[in-house]
Formats: sequence, C-alpha cells, structure tokens
Amino acid sequence: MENTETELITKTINVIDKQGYQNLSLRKLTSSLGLTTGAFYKHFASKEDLYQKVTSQLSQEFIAQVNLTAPKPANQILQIADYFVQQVELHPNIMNFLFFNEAAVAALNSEVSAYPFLAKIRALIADLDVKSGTSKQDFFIQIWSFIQGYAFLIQNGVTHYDKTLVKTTLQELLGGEK
Amino acid sequence: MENTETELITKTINVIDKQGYQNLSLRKLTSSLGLTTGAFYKHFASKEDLYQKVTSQLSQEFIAQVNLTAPKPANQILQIADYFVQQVELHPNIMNFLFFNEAAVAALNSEVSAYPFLAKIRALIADLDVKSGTSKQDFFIQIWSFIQGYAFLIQNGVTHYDKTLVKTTLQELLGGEK
DNA sequence: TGTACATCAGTGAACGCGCGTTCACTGATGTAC
DNA sequence: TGTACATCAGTGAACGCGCGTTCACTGATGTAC
Repeated sequence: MENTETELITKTINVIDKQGYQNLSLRKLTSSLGLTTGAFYKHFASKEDLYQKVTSQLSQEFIAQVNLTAPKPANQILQIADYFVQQVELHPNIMNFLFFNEAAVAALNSEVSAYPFLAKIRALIADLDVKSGTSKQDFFIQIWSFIQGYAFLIQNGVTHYDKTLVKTTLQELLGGEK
Repeated sequence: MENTETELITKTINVIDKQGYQNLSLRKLTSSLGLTTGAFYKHFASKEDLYQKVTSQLSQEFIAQVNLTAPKPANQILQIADYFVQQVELHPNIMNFLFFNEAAVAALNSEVSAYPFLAKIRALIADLDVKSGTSKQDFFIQIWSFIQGYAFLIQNGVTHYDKTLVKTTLQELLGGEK
C-alpha cells in the first residue's frame, strides 16, 4: 500500500527526534515497522533519498507551524526567533538535523532544505524600516547569526531560554526603534 | 620512542583539518605513519582517549595564539571575534571539531575542552563598562551567540567575513559606547 | 668483555559488529477474457 | 463463474565494507652481573 512510504518517513522523524539522526539505521528503522531492509528499497532509492524526503517534510511542517500574527514586521521577527528557540528546546535532534547537520546545510541551495524558512525571514526584514547605515543583507546576517548562535548555546546547555534577552537583543540590533 | 604519541596527535590534527573528524579512522591514521593499529593501543587507551588529548592540545594552541594587544577590553573582544572567525575560515574542520562537534560540546565542563577560551571571553566582559540594564552574563550570551552564529553562517557559505559588520554589531550590543 | 634477562614499541592477524545495498523468490491482489 | 496472467510490496539471505579493539608474538635495546 501507498502508506508504507509515509510510515517510513513518519517513523524516521520519530527516531531522529528521539535518538538523533546519527543513530538511524535502515535495519532498526524497517524492523520497528515489521519490515525487512529489502522492502525499504521498494519505496526509496537510497538512505540519502529518505533523508531528502524527510528534510523536505520537516521543513514544510516547520514553516507551516510558525505563527506570524504580530502586526509589525519587527515583532514578527521576534515571533520567529521565539518559535525557533522553542523548537530547539523541544526537539533538539530534529533542529540539529534540519539546521546544524552538515548534509542539511550542504542542501541549503536546494528546494528541499530549510532554506525557505530563511527566505521568509529575509522577506520580513525587507519590510522593516531598517536603521540607516546597515544594509538589509547585513541586518539579516546580524539577526540570524544571533538567533542561530543563541539557539546553539541553549541546545548545548550553556544557557537557558530567556525571551526578554532575545527581545532586548533584537531591539538593540534594530537600532533603538520602538 | 616517546615521539610516536606526539606524531599520532599531530597527524590526527592534520587529518581532521583536511578531511574532517568524521573521516578519521585508526587504520588510515596509523598506516599513514607506517604503523599498524596494534601499535596505536600502546599509546592510547582508545580512540576516545586520542580525541580528548587532541582536543586538549588544539584548545591550548587556540588560546595561545589569540592576540590581545588592544588597549581596551571592548577592542580585545573585537580581536577575539576577529580571530575566531578567521580560524573558522582557515580551518573549518578543526573549528568544527573544537566548537560545534557534539562530543566536544559534551566535554564543555571538563578541563580538556575549549571552555577555557570562553572563560577568557567572560573575564574580558567582566572588565567592560557594560551598558546599564543588561547583566554581564546576558551580555556574554549576546556576544558569544552572535560570534558563534556568524562564524557558522560563514562556515556554511551563507555569507562572507566582513570585519566591519562584526565591529558594528558589537558596538550596537555594547549599547552605543564608541 | 660477554652472557642472561627484562622491557616494551610494534606486528599482523583475527574478533565481532553494524552498516547500506542487492536480488532471486513469494504470494496476495486485481484484471482480462 | 472460472481460469490465466501481470503486478508489485515484501522476504530473507547474502554481498562487501570499514570499523574499534585484542592478543600472542617478535626483536631491538638496555641493564645486571
């Protein structure tokens, strides 16, 4: 049935979430669904193929779930940062796979990556009344560097999530508006 | 001779630099020095043991090389950021091993890690005339998040190193003091 | 000066392991006539 | 309604591979007497 491919993808996401993508093997994956490794290759060309499809799905889910209800672009960026950091705390292995993993990063320029997410941030920044003296490209780099680096520190237990700190930082980078 | 241990460590650093730590195998490592894997275990208890000693040495070298000649702490932080980002560009695999690799991060609390480096940054920040309203701990998190995140983006080709951008960002985070 | 012995870095073959991938085969299901 | 056939998801065993680690053994070197 058509469902097996879906089940494999879903289970893969589940395993990555719980064990980390480094610990995913096709044997463990298929046998946990009562299948053999041979069956896997009826649905996917390779393990790499599976990873690509999983990345694509996770990326779409990730973008679909972000909640952009705030009225001003500046606050929407704050919402995105908030969401990103929360996800890193809730699903460190998934976020690691999606944003920090080398293979995922290598796919940055392909359509299956988390890149659409960054594109969204860029778009928001384009709508900002940005401080003078800094290009929007530079501003994007500043903001995204901080958010990603901050999430990384949280993921590694160097610090804990402090929403106020994120807000303060973004305001400082925004150049004192508001 | 006592030199073999040193040779193994040096060669390991070399291999990590060129191929990445994921591609290091004891077979390739020892045979490149004209040894067998058996000889390896006359000098190291395990591969993990080798990693620890390599981490320790790299960490010391890294700290020893940072040049803190600037007169004011604020400028010294800039020098550190500069040095850090340059190293990421010059030796991405080494920096990945030292700062982004899970095992290294897991060792953050041990004496063999890159932690002394972060401790140095903390010390510099403690000497800063920090803006009011932000604790030194928060300030450290802000700065280090940005530097690490920025280096990560550079490492993955999202942007290129721009010293002015780093300077501007640090000034903004410093709260507008010169 | 010569012999016996201890030390120990290095050898090389083997261990068991888990991995991604392949492939001839099975057997249930649906379709054609 | 019954028979022949095509399809195709899934089986299960095997492939070759590289890995970290172990271990009985070698042979050069230094020391003791």
